[in-house]
Amino acid sequence: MHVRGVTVEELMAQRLAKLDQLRERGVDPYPPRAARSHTAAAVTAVVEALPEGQAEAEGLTVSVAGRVVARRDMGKATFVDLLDGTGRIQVLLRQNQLAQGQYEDLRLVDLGDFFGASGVPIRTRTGQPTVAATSWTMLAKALHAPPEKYHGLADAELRQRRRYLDLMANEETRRTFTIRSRVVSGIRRFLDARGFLEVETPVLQEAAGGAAARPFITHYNALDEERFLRISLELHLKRLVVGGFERVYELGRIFRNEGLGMKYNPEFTMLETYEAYADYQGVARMVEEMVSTVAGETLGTTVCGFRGHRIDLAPPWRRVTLHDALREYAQLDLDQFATRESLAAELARRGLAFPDYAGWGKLVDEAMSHYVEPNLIQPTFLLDYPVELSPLAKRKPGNPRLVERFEAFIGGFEAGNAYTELNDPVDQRARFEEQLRLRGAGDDEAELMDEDFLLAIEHGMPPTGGFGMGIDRLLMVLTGQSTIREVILFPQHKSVKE
RNA sequence: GGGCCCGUAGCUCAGCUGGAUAGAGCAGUGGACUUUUAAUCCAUUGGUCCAGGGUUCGAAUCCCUGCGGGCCUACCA
Repeated sequence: MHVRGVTVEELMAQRLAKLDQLRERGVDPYPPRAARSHTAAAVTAVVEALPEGQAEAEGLTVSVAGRVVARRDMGKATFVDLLDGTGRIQVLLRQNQLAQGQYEDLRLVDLGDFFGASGVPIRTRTGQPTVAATSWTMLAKALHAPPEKYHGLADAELRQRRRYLDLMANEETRRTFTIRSRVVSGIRRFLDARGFLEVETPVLQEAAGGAAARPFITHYNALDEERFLRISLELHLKRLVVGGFERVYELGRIFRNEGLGMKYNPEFTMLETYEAYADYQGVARMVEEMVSTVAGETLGTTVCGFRGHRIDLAPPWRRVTLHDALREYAQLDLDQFATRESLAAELARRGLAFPDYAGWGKLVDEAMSHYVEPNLIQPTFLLDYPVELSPLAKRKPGNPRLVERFEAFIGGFEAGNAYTELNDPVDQRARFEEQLRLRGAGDDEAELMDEDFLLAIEHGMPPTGGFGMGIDRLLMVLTGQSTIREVILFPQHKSVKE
């Protein structure tokens, strides 16, 4: 961002001068209210409903309001395009249709101003729905010009830091965030209709658990204690299942102290659901139904274009075990590399890098990320993960090295994660202890022992299926945006230094 | 974190093998035009060429450092 040049101040001074001129004429440039009878869409509908050959909604007077986004001065007639929440509407102002002086005062109207006009809906010679104005009012004077009318605002940083400019200039941005809002409310409707209870749990926590990630740390002055911003919703939601809430969900912001990237923003919106008496297979059926239903409601289709791919979210989604996927995409048979040492040697032979502290499970994860994940373009449930990677998931009957877990992949990246929850408090304690051992070995993302959570499940937790999904990533697919920053209104940026 | 690229008017961009007063379109200002819609036409204002150093007779242009951004890449959803 640069220092304001002289010209910005000159442009602003011109607008301030117009402000004064309006006041001199007894006009309040910031009136407290505006009488709007019709939106842009409503006027368009009126005009389109006119019978063939009739160009004017005779006897009807409408009032519209919006931001001036274009202006075409024709001498004794001027066209002004207004943008409101429903779209654009054209206003035609003619000298002989306005009160004395009102036409001349249009010179005090600039692009970016909020402007109201009353008149008759007409169809122009070219068929454009238009309000033929008999009066106009200033609703709010803008002191800065809006972005360039044809190219709009292209600079990605400006678009994100000053999203209001992006929204006023780019229809695509308005569409993306409208979809975002509707997807979130659609998810709530879907879950509410299935008897889920929406709850809120603490953002400030004494220990941040439930996921493998570094937390943000903050200080609580009143107690003179450290607090951590949550990195997942899981451990509190399970406490509620212990308490007898059989179906709960939370849709909220979580925070991970990590880098920025195409798929990463340090704060993002997570959905987690917990359902007593369900297992991960039942959760998978719910997830594919939820995502396809919400896509259908918001987009009108389950088919999305994403990074050049055509993705169909309609169920059933493909199901494949992690073992089979590695055989398919990596020609790697985990049964032949059942020890940490043999698998490490094989991956090293293939040229994959991994940290020294990586156990067998972490190595499997590395292989999966490298060979399998990029290939999972169509929605896919990858099933049955190594127990080492899943300290909160229940073991698979008959195979204690695996847990009942899936990750959902769409468009080549992970969009969701679910498991049959571990409700055996003795096994859970042992898993936490193993995590502590990993932490000691250098894995600073390993889970911390959470005695309060253990105490909760020691009181008995029913068999439960749990699920988590990054809403932002889902929205990337649904809106066709290739970076997470384009689906977050105000993504994180380095601070601006003056 | 590593590699590559970018930063010029309020906005979108040219100019960059060093050469004199830095350009265009849009926006603004003045003028013509009563159905235009990226309106058109005539005239015109506007620049710490990201910042700071350096090389040079001369730097928007070359070099270094910093700041900001983009793409690729490694790790976290």
